[in-house]
Amino acid sequence: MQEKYLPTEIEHAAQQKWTASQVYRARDDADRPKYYCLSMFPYPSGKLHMGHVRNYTIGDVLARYHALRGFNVMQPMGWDAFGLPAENAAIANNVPPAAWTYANIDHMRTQLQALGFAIDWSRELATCKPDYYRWEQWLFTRLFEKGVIYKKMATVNWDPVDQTVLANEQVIEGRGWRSGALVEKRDIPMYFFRITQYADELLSGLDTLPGWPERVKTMQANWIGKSVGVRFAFPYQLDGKNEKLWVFTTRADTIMGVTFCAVAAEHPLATRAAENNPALAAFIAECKQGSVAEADMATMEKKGMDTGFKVTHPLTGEQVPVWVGNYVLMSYGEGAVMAVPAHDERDFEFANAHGLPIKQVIQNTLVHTDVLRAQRPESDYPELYFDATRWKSWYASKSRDEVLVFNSGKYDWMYTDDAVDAIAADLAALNLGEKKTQFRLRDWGISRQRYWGCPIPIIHCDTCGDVPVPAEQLPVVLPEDVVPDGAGNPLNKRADFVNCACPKCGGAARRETDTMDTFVESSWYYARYACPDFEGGMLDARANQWLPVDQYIGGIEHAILHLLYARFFHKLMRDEGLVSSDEPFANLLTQGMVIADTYYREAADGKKTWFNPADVELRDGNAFLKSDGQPVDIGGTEKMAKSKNNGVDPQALIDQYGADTARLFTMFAAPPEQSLEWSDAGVEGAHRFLKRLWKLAHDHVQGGAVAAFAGGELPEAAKTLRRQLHQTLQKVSDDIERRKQFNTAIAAVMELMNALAKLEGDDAVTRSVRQEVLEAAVTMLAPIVPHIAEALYAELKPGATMAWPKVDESALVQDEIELMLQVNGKLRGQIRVAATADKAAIEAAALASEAAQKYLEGQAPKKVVVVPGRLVNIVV
RNA sequence: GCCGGGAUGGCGGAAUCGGUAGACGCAGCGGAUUCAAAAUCCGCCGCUGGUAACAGUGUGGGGGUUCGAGUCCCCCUCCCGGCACCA
Repeated sequence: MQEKYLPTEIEHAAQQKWTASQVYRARDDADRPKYYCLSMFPYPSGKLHMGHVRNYTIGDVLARYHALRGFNVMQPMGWDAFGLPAENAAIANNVPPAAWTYANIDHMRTQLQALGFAIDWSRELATCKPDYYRWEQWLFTRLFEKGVIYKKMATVNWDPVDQTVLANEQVIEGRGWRSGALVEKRDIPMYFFRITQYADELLSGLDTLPGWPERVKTMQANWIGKSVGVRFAFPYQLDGKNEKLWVFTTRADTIMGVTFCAVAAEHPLATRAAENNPALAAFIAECKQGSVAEADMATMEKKGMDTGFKVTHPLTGEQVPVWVGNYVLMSYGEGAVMAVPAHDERDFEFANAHGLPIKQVIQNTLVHTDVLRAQRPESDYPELYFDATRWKSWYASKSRDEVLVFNSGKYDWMYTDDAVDAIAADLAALNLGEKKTQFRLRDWGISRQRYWGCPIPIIHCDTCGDVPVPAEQLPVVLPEDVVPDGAGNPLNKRADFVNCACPKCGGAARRETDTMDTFVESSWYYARYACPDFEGGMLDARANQWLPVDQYIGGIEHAILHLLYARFFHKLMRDEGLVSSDEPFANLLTQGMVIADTYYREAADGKKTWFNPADVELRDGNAFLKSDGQPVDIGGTEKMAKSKNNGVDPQALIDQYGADTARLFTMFAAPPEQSLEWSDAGVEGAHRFLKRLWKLAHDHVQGGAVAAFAGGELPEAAKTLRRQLHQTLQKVSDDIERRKQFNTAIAAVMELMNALAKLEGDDAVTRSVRQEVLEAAVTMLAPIVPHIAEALYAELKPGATMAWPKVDESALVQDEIELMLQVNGKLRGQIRVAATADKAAIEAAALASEAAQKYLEGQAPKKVVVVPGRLVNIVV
């Protein structure tokens, strides 16, 4: 056995062995239980980043652990290959996105292989290949014919200089990233998936996913945002015709407190009002500037302007003014809201800003009669009384059964829920409204005015309209020799792509040049891995054999969009008869972000240049660029991303220390679900541990062959070590399988190795215990550091196959245990008692102890709390 | 702004069901080995006071529940993720 740990050599050898024997090939025909372990596939951005290493190591640990436990494991890998960065690279380097993407895939595949992941490479797929996206196009045409996909107008960011649609990411402080022009909102036709039709099922389905983190399910539930409310109308007359302004509210109980209505700038009523009102037209134009991102909309200053129109309150008959408000979203509900400034924070701010009346219609139950008011005068109980200046503290602290409706005529002194029902019934009787379930979730717009994406399989014919491409004409192949220039979609300039014959009438027609949102590709790839070679359709029977995915692993940043779309797509495929399950992912692990410091310099025009942490030097809390020694500004600690140039290249780590050290360090530095703040320190420690492990095994193997301990009496030290081994085995199994917390599993094995190094003696029985400990420790570490484990196991037990060790219950038995002794909750000492001692015996031992005598000072204890196996607390 | 999460020594983190706060590792300090260094090995290591034994104090801040709170409840601060065209 080699005395020194040489990672490069053993990693090479191990990887060659695994490749030659195809051990990681998932068998479609195995009779062992299946375990489908899937990590979110990477976008081929160029090279692996730390987030990839973390993600795929977590997946690999779980895959390898289950393989050692006897499962038929499938761990596939592929490429989420369409997307915006390829176009940006194309513009910057004058290379076609296709060529750039394929080169990146080749490089990153090599990097993944160097990390020694137990991946079944025979199932590799790339979403930009026609044999993948043709089935996406096929499903699109099916869904289009079913009406699940439809076309409507939608608002996008428009760059008036570059004459192009911008992604939200390309809008920086309201301006186009390349042109610097003020961005405008523009309405264009787009295709939509009717995801709202599945809103209820997507919500209730969350309850069938015990293997998902609560926080992800909460986020999805809030995103879907089911609310029961009332949709009703304010009637009005315009141009001699009777019209209705529809609104939706979850707080119909406050309807008598309405003092105005607010509509979105895009609302038809606003447009109509602006016709004869230049000031209003200018205001609406101003509202249409800026990005469409909700975060921008929500944080901007609340502005509004009176339209001059009045509508009629449906229950009081009062005239209510209609305002345009930039905080009202056209895309949510009706694009119009009733405003109750007394009981809604945004309405309250708006009313104060524009001098609109505020009418209180909710009263606290504790002061709602004269008698109760007398008992709790406002001077002593200000918090119970409504006051516009402390609106928030009064209202926010109330739950629905603490308040009553008042100032509201016939609805006075009703509880709010009863008032909603009564008001809804009265509005229904007037034919002006009804109870309605509303979702925050909007239909999924998938049209992108981009080149590097999956072509939407629609042909536009002047005679026949929008015609889906017939199945036999699929795929609509995207030409791969295109170099975009940043001004619009280059497909529009490709006559050979655009011009075609209408499949229905045969006449001259135009092909759709929009491509699909890349989230569409990533919504079904997990199913295609089961049958990547199937040419007869989207999926075959193997999909049901492998699905659902047993363990899905990916970044927390995908908690809502990707995971919701994938769940939605699974239901679409189910309803097409392609899969039989309802949910795609049985268990989900959302790894935290890998974050790092950001550094930048700001130019005079406000443009920021970002510098990589590797190129920056820190001195006394200030940062300097290594190349010129000049200071740079320190930004926040953020998710490693190209846009902030704060990624740390894992390749250097692998080159210097080997893949096992990189894997060990990423698993040891933080628990998977927490964000991992990158620092170079600590890598050395992980490497040191592997060297120590190697040396321990080496020194033992040098002593000659020995069989693992198989029973009998042991000296005390060996017996204690053996107990620790089996405790460790229990803990590591639990940490990996149930807790999915690998840092503590590693720590436990480190402790075991520290204890092993202290075990003395070279007699046969001690050596047999050492053999048992080493074999088990190497196996426990194998999922995390597979290369060194492979090499050491071959030395320890030549020719044998690794399998997860079994816990020896008899090794765990202990005669005496130690309990903590507290007096009044403060730790004052320890006592030793027999493991079998009952409460009375423990209490007696505690009271008799020296520490208890000292702190009791002769007083009789009031109470003694005994927590079995843990502690005794004497209360004086 | 809204939704979700987080904050524990100089640093990363541990404490799994309300029961020994700081496991394991990094950095640091002391020692052994060495001509010397690296590597390795042994020991110390929250803070304050004390030679020490020990005492007090300590989990972002404020309050509460409990025999007992890092953990549960209420309020607040800061940081991170998402917000529908980054992936």
